[in-house]
Amino acid sequence: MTQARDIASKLSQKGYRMTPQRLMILEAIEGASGHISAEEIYQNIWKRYPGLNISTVYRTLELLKETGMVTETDMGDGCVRFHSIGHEHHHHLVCSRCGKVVDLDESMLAPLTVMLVEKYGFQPDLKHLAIFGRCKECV
Amino acid sequence: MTQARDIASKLSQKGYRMTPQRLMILEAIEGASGHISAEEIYQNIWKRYPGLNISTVYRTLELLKETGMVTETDMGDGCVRFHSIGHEHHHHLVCSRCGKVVDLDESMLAPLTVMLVEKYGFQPDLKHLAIFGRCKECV
DNA sequence: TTTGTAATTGCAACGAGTTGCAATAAATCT
DNA sequence: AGATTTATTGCAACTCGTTGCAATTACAAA
Repeated sequence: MTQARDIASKLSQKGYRMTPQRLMILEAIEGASGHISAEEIYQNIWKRYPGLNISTVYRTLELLKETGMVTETDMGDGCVRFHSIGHEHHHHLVCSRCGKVVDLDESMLAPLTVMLVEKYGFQPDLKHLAIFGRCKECV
Repeated sequence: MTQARDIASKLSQKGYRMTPQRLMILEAIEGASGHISAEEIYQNIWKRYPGLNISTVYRTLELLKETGMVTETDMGDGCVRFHSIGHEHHHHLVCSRCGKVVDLDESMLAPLTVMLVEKYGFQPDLKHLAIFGRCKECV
């Protein structure tokens, strides 16, 4: 919750305005244990504040993505999910047959990152990546 | 065009039925120089055959993906694009600021693939991948 | 504290893609 | 060839997410 206000002040410094909607959205993301979808954020807040519009949630998430405050991952379950940075970065191996998700440590992608930067001058955004494929059981 | 019939017969062998719609969709993908979107396939065919429904295009693409006949890539431009295998596999570095797309050779991801298989027993589907980030100019 | 103004919101309409279901038709069998 | 079976299609309604625009409101300046 303190982190939410922390991010809020960073946004203010960047010239963005702090609205009650944005603060509630930040708190909802912070309060979520792990990944959370836009719809979940919306439902969560709507209980207390039915005035909120879902498009505000999407626009706020877009803003937080751009400023690097949250990361987005498509887990292949029909909706994109978000989580705040602060938790360490990690990646996911998503089985496209059984849907199982295995976590992959960030360090595993370090060689790839180095190669892209050195050979292509390209700085990849690999804060939170989902790689699809087949897991051990579903070969 | 011959390739389209070739894929068609492979589908038949797998127990799927060959319909005029599917054949037209296959030809449209084959005829496209590179990537093509579902909407483009639909427009393309609709000129000659207005009976076609867009959901048939999506369902056929889903089928072709499952059977490995086409690959799908989200190029970050608002719609997913497809292209037939047959062209060699390749990947894309998509700049999330300026939108520029740089091609990345398949071999560049070989070490990653090997590592995922060896350490996690996970067979990644890296036939066609888009990695987002910042290009040389947009650092 | 009041005023000015640009960022933000809510709304409603839209775009890409999916899904349930009844009608159709491709492949198989006789 | 005609009947049978069941995959496939078209349709319409739906979901997730985006966008244009008028109304609102956070913040800065007076």
